[in-house]
Amino acid sequence: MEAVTNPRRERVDAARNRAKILAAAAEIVSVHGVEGLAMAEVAAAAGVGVGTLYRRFGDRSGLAYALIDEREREFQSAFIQGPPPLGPGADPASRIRAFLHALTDRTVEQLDLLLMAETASPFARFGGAYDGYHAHLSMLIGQADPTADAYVLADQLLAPLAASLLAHRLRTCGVTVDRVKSALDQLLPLR
Amino acid sequence: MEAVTNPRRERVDAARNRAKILAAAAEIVSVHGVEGLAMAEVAAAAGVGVGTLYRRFGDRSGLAYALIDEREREFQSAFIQGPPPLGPGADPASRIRAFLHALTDRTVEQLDLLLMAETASPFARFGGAYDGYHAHLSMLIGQADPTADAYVLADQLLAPLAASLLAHRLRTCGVTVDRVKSALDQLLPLR
DNA sequence: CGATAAACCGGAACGTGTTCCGCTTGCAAG
DNA sequence: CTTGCAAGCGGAACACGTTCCGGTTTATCG
Repeated sequence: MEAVTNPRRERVDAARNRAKILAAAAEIVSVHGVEGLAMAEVAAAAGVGVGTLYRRFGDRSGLAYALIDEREREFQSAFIQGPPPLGPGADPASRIRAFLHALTDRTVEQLDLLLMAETASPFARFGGAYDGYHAHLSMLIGQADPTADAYVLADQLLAPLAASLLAHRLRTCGVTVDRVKSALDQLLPLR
Repeated sequence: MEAVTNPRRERVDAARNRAKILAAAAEIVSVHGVEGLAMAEVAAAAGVGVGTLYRRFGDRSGLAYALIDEREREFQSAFIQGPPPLGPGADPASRIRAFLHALTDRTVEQLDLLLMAETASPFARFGGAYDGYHAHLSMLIGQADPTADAYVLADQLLAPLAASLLAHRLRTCGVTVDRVKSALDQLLPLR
């Protein structure tokens, strides 16, 4: 029998380059911050051409998302299959609250990268992690209140957690994370 | 007596150029859409150098805001001093609802320009029109419910009306404006 | 009216994200 | 091992926003 691995696997040189690029990008971010993350710089540091970056990651925000991805997976599995109140087991209202609080923390944690990714292409987040958040939250809303328009309501609860808004309030207006969270609670009449 | 006009008036050539630039920009947008609004194009069409655009409008998003500005003034005066329920006279809860609905319409109306301005510099809206919206809304919230954290709550009610989110839902997901508005109402337990 | 300073002007130059294309390499089939 | 070719590669070329600066125009004051 023929050894059927995945139909189309990434070539080994391609995989090696992806790793080199991600390592170089992470290094640059940790030293020079997100502003220092220029495509030509990353390419040079990784020892590849810029074309290679674009084939692998699409564009600048794609590279940022790849950098974010690892922690993203952890977060997703926490609210899908982790322990309550974030994961299954608690009542819907508690899970909604726990989810929004956790997402706030998670966004603040990688604020700079998210901000850059969001700015570079405002729709990138939709279709990426955003859709997962949205699906999860609208499911919970539907459980908590079957009469609500869960689909749009989920959008509107997620919107205040956009990186650009959080960055502005936290950094320019001196609002604390706890205050953001408790205001979020006031927005939640769902029971 | 000396004719004291404003201490520092715009020079006549500068005013003429501003008008030419705005006319050219409006023309370009109406023909080629917002994507066609390139700084060099506008400069050429207006018969000025690019440097002149930057002195007048700061950057690309500044030009977009100037294009938006006229309608913006109308809207601001409508909710500050116009007839109720948008203007003064109605109860706070009604004014909040009317304001959010009107802002939705107003955003949808110039969605492309707002989207561009927002994308070019995510903080531009803060400090521009956004602060006016925020001040107005947090005042109304304070009247409706003195125990609420009006400041942050106002942010969170404004966030779902970001141009990027509206554009995504309206254009990619087939959600209607009316549905957005009625979901907004579900978010308003304030009375 | 003439002089002076501040404001303004144009467009070349620059930085950075993105695309393009001819060459090379890994991989599998014969 | 040879061969065919899809996938990958590098970096020059390109697009476009932004900055810079030497020359010009406008407004004001004597």
